[in-house]
Amino acid sequence: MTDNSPTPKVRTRFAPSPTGFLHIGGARTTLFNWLFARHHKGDFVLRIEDTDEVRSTEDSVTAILDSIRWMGMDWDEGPSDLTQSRGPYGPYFQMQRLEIYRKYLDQLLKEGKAYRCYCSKEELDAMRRLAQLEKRPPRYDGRCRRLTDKQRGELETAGKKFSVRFKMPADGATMVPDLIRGAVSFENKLQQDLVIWKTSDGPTYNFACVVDDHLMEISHVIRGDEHLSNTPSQIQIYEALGWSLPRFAHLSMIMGPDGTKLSKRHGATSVLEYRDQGFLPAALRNYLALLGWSTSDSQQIFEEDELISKFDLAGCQKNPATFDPVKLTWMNSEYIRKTPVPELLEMAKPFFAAAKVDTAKGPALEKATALEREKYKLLSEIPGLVSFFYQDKVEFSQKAMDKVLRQPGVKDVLNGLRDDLRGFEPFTEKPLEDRIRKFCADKGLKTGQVFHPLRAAVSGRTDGPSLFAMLEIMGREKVVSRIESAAALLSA
RNA sequence: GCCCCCGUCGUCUAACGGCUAGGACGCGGCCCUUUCAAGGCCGAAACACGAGUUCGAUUCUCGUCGGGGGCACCA
Repeated sequence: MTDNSPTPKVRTRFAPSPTGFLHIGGARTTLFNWLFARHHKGDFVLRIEDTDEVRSTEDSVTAILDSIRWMGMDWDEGPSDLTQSRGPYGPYFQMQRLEIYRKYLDQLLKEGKAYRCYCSKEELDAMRRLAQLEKRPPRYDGRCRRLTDKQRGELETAGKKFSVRFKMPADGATMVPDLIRGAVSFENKLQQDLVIWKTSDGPTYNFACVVDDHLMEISHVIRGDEHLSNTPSQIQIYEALGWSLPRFAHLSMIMGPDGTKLSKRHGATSVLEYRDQGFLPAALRNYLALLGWSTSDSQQIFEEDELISKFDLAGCQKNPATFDPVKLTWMNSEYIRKTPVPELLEMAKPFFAAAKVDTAKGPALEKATALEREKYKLLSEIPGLVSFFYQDKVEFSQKAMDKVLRQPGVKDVLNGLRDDLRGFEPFTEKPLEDRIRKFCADKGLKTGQVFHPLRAAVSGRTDGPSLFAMLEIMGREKVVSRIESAAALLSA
């Protein structure tokens, strides 16, 4: 940490394994890496760690990239042959870099810093079980490290498959300098000779990760806390290869409401699910930024680009944070409120399509939507809250029916209003209010005795937008005919 | 079991030895108001515990307890 070498260009990366969707934790890691890179005018690279051939899927790659793009983040580079299919730049794929890893594997082997291990899966399992039984730590005992050339030759000629293990130092300790936690030290004798090359002929995570982070000139490795205990092993590999270390920053985890690692049990964890529920990307970004990071004044809402200008590692929290969907939802409503209506409608399009609201049959959608903007918490709620403008006949809520319309005298009020408004001009907010207040006064009614039935008659609801603005937007014809239908309904 | 990390209102957090421990979500009340929201004001709500160090500890040290993560030919 006390390093006097000139600070290199900031380059961060997000390196997901494509074995599922991008979840909230991964999204937060991506965000922090992205914010940090953008803040420092550096690069952010995406690297797909697809060396687990069994679990990696193309669908996961697509979902992860879609998620990152939806959240409004971008990445900077990738192999040119993927530029077309992945646009604007392709991420790196580790499976396309096998020759690179092989080169450094050979170097370690040649220098005697790694060795071939001929133990089979079964033998290793047996060793682990025995260790457990004898209450020893379940570590590889290093038996293949001590093989003589003769023994090795015999195993080779017998065609025995092998993996490659890295020689961990037997004593001393490895210190992990961490920008968030300070120096964390691990005893070497507790580390085992980890496999860096699989029998199936490919690198393992800890090896490929080190090679790539070095070759890609990553300056800051910002990743989840679960990787902290991998770091001493990785540091040993850096040193064996003669490479200098990147800076490390391990982010605290994100917990579910019950205090355990956030997972499917806790509800929606995939970024795409939040999109589908009607959250705005900017709101999710803002909320996630505050999960483990804060400014010294505890600022909550950040303007466009303000997260980038204010983000720093120093504001990162050491202790884990609990994900709170309620606060996220509040933040989303804040963002909805400050989004211009045309933009809001653009974002809400898929939800209108799903709700099958025929917006041709009524007032301009923009006007209708603007009326209740302070009420929307999710984009998905918008169609349901404006739909009454567009229905052929009003759907009355139970409450509107029982608490308002089916009250004594309401029918007369509605009939009176119908007559009063039938030829009224101009049918705009202020004149309407004056006229209807006069109507109340003339009939000796309290405003509430008129306003509530009127609202229920034309909208079917007991809650809703400002009454007179709503009438104006709905238009005289529709208002009068709806009052009439409601009155008729009460006569029946 | 072993290793590592963490511990301020229910939740996200501010505080970098000295203030009535501040803000935000949520919750309660009041105001505004034709309803529902939004908005404004007010309120309840926290330094895990025990020893030290110090004139003084939420802050530094140690221990206890509690929570989390890691101990794969998965990443």
